[in-house]
Amino acid sequence: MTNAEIAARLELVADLLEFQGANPFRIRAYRNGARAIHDLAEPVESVLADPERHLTDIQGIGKDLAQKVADLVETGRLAILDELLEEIPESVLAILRVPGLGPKKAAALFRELGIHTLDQLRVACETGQVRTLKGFAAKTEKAILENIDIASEADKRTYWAIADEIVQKLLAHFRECESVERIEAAGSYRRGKETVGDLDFLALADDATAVMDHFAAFPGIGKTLLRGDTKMSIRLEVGIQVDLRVVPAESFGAAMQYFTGSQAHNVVLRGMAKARGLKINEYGVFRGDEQIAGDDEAGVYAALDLPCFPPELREARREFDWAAAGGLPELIELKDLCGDLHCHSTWSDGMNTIEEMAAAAKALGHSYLAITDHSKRVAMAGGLDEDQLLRQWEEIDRINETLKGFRLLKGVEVDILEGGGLDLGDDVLAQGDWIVASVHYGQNQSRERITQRVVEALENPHVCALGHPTGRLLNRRKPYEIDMEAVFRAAADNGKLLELNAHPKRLDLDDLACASAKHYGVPVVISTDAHIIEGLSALRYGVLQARRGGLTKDDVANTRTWPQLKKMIGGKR
DNA sequence: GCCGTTTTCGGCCCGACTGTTTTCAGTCG
Repeated sequence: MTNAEIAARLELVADLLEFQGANPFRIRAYRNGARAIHDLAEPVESVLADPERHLTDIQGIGKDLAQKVADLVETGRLAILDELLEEIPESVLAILRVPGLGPKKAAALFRELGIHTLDQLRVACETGQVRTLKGFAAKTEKAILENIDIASEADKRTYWAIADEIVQKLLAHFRECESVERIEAAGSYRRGKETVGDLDFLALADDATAVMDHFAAFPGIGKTLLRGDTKMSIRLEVGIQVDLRVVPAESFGAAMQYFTGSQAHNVVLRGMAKARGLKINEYGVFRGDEQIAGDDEAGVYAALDLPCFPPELREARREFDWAAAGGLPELIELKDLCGDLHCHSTWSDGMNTIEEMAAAAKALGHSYLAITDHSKRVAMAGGLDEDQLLRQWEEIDRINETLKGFRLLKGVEVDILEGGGLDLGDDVLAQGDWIVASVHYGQNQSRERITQRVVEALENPHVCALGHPTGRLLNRRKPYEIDMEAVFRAAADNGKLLELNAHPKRLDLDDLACASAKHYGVPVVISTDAHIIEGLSALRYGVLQARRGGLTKDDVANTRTWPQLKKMIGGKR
């Protein structure tokens, strides 16, 4: 059972307990435990299998949860979940996703009217039954009806790259308002999460009313959800909620800290403040009534003797441990990357010539680019056979002579065949600079079989890196099933690298997988699998996730110059 | 249910906004 599956079960327990009106701190304990397991760098199963280690060593997992998780892994069942589901139909949880309906109101609907589906809820609102309940009235009933359709897509999240476009438009719009002195985007967007739920903006302004009026005039606004003196929320026509807070200058840093989150990070921070007799809120850090920090974000953290965490690290994962141990990792930056190591040209299914790709990479400030067209098995993409590949490499040699301060690497994305083995012979692979091995066919094979094929490829002395390690970039809806722990171990044992293939809408390795790669000592290559020159700029999305995974320049292989990189892979080739 | 410079019990982050109250509960982030 994967960590994500275990975490989902614990989350479900928390949801049902919340609906039941259980002790809120008990509910939070389940949620904390779920998050701790979800964020773990290695499978829970391998911790359980190791007699030297215990689940209770994980922050947030106590004796009770450790036992429950162990039972769950062993038997596939969680007793408390089974008991809860006997009392409460799982479908009630859909009601909790209606904006404005929390556990108390949802429980009242279930208890008093027997409502446990969205359809029943709609009918009850339309027939005026809901307004008869204590705590509900006509306005609530109307709001529920208006929000009921949102519930079904409440979990919808937006890719960071799409959110970024909207954020840039909103920032430009806010800057048109004369009252706005400063405007910043916060929230999960600022933390660089792969997907973003809603957008948060903070404004420093002398006239809050003017800013809100201006906000309300944004083209593409759907409806205003709420508006107070300092806070306003709208929903855009595209379905994304946008929150705005107008804050005073002396509180701007505290507000940035607060609204950047994550919530879990803030809970830890506030706990630490409380232990020191301080109080933190979105207005500042206070000792009694005296404000001791708040105008800038670094000052808020400094008041607690903490470093100003890069937003990407603020997830209550390892960052507080790192700070306590004396320092945060120096996270990789886009400018550290020397080149992309996975792209396609017109020789197979790319849209641009080798020369065009090289020019685009050089314009990005890179010093090398590996051309890795497909091998012959990928016939649909015009994959190259041995002769074609050798001719391409001769061509690359010729082009390289014309390039100054830039080098094209003779590469290939060689297919890991359905029956095992590679699509090109070792004698040819030996002549290349950079060999990436990827699975494209046989993606429906069993987890064991695909893992076996990949591990075998990682043992080939000519292979430098594994492309598409999770298959997420190949097939968003249904990535192939693979035992990543086995892949990490095989890569570490054979001195191979793992690719973080980045694309605006999806990545092969996400932030947690990056953290895992680091845990197992496997260097990551941040590459794009670009088929067109514009695709090369997707490296920034890979960098964001690598930063969230805590990766430094050293953890990423293509921060090295080509001679350094060659040395790094050379030993095993 | 977890945890410990608050240490095996008694805490557990904090405030804005709304709708329903007639002084506050519920929801949200």
